[in-house]
Order: sequence, then structure tokens, then C-alpha cells
Amino acid sequence: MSIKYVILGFLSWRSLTGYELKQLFVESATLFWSGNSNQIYTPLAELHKEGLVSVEVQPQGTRPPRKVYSLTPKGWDMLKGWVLSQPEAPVQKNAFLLQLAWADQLAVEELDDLLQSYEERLQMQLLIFRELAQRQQAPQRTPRETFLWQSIERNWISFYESELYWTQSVRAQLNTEFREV
Amino acid sequence: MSIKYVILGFLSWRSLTGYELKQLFVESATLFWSGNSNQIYTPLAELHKEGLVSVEVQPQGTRPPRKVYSLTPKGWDMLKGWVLSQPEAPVQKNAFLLQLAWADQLAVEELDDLLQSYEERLQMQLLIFRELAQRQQAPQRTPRETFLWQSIERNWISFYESELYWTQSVRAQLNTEFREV
DNA sequence: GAGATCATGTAAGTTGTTACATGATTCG
DNA sequence: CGAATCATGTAACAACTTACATGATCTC
Repeated sequence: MSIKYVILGFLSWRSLTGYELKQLFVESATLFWSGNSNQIYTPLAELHKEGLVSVEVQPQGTRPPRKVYSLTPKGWDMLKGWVLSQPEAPVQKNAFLLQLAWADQLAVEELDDLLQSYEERLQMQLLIFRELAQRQQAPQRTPRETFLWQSIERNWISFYESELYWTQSVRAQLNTEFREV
Repeated sequence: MSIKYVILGFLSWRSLTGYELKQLFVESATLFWSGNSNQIYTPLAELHKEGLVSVEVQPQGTRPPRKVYSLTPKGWDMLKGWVLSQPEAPVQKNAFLLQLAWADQLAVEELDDLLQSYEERLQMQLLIFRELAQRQQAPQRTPRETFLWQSIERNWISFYESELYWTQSVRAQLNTEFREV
């Protein structure tokens, strides 16, 4: 459940309310989380019970009181421990590959159309992420942190570039070596 | 819920029991599914209720009866419809990127160690997938289908290669441009 | 005689999603 | 006067995971 760690991470910058956390989640598309309330308020309550964050409740009359969460020393330790933990191998979730696995039933043009629309989908994704990379402000705290955040953006871009390159080469091979007789 | 479609896909080759399906899931690591019973028997029952597969029950004395499932014409239509459906953009699930986002708290060597262990993890993953690509028998039905299955394997390999390349370049930059003062 | 294979299934838990609920205040 | 913003939360659902349950038969 890395979402808890990401919450700890944001709180390591500064104290935040659940509402503000939610916005950070939505803004940073590279995190790839919907940022729904359920995914913020429930884990926050748990983190509080575990003593990793502390709360300062600020009543404000009519509105629900602001609950400003802060990292406790225990929370800092937990965050650092997670950052240093053994990295897992990434996994891609690619439903298109499954479609392709049973695409031999398609006619030559149908298959090329399918690959083309995947290619276009990837081009679109690249546009989105390239634009995001320009817009998104990395936490401007140290040059190295800025570099790390930019590297993460570049990772997403190179993921889609690599996928695009693969698609184009599959298409090309299908059109040269597997033309109809 | 593309798992149902994958089941339809396997059944398009030949009639199969739940048990056999389970093995196919486990064998083909590119599908990336655990292939647990819950993920086979329940969807199969649903597919049957929806009229996409038919069952022939073969009692066999003491053991549970074999239930041999086959694609119905409706199931074929469903499968083809899914194969032709608008492809979605892939997504990577990469927890390491999240660790990296808060890795500026680390010392120079700690950060390099972290990247190195990610790099090693990727190397291992590449070994696994390259070996799998050699072992795994694509359905030997048409040359084009064989090509498609090999392309899927190459996709996974190039995914990890691209990730590895990115990691090495991040490491190199950190070691040249962000050395301690 | 222990463990793998055949063959079915269920139960409980995790992680995430979308949608629902409330209600004041501020902006165009 | 309608929509967005501030601010909390709950409920229901979806997809997938690990572990449990049963029991014969075949292999070492």
C-alpha cells in the first residue's frame, strides 16, 4: 500500500490537510492516482492511529474543521525506511498486448488499423505527458530533487516512446513480411 | 475485466477445462496473472451464464467431474469484438519512481546504491523474460500468429531494456553533475 | 508413506474505483 | 443565481490476491 508512503512524502514537504493532499494527487499525473477522498481520508486516519502523523484541528465555525496533518519523527523514519527499501521490478499494464495475442483472426487491413489506432493512442499519451512535464512544478528545494522529479517525468515519456517505437516496428514488419498472398 | 476475454481467447484454440486454463495462465508469464482458481472458475461460470461458452460435463467416478468448456458462436463474436475494440494506452506500475520522488533526503552514496539495486533488479527481470521468450511455445498455427506472440515477448523485453537504459543514464548524471561539494 | 497431479470450488482480504452526502462561501 | 471552492467523510462496487477445503490417484 504505497499510497500511505506517498502521503508521508507530501507531508515531508510541509503540513497539509486532506483536502490539500487530494489536490496534490490530482495535479501530479505521474503518480497515477485518482485522488478520490476514500484514498486520502481513510489512510490518513490510519497513519494517525499508527502514530506516523499528528493532527492539529482548526475549527472554523460553519465549515468542517481543517485537520492539518504533520509528520512525526516516527513518520520520518518510516518514510526514509521505505525510500531505502529494496526496489521492486516495474510492471506494465497493457491490455492491448492481450488483444494482439488473439488478433490473428483479423484480416490484414483490420490488424493494421488496430495497430494504427494503438499508435495514435500512444502519440496522444506522449503529447499529454510532454505537456505535463513542462507545466508541472517539481518541488523547488534542491537542484538534485528537481533533477529527480524531471527524471521521473522523462521515465514516463520514454516508456511511451519505447512503446511507440515497438508498435511502428511491428507494423512495418507485418506490412513487409506478412502481406496477403 | 479482460480476464474473461483471455479465457475466451484460450478457448478459441480448443476446448479446455478450468484446470487446463489455470495451467495456461500460470505458464504464460507475459499475461501476468496469478492464475488462481478464483480467477478461473468464477469467470467461467459467468461466461456460461452469459451464453458465451458451453459446457460438456464428463463424470469420472470418484474425482470431480471434468467440465470441458467450448466457445459458442456468441463467444466467438464477443472475442472478435474485443480484439477489434479501441486500444487503451498502457500504464506502468512502478513503485520505484515513487521512492525516487522522495529520495533527495538520501546521501549521495545511498542514492547511488538504491539506483544500483534497481538496476540489478531490472537485469534480473530481463534474464527471466529472455529465458521465457526462448522457452515459451507460441501457438504454432500460422506464421503470423507466431510473429504476434513473439512481438508480445519482445515488447516486455524492450520495456525492461528501456527502463534499464533510463536507470543507467540517471545514475550517470547523478554521479557526474551532482557529486558532493 | 509422502508428495505431486488431477479437479473442483469457496472465503476472506487488499487495493483501488466511482458515486453519494452535506453544507457554507466566494466568484463571475 | 449558478458554479466553483473549501472541507469533511461514507458506501458500494470492481478486480485481483492468498489461503483454505476436499479427496482420489499416481509416482518416487
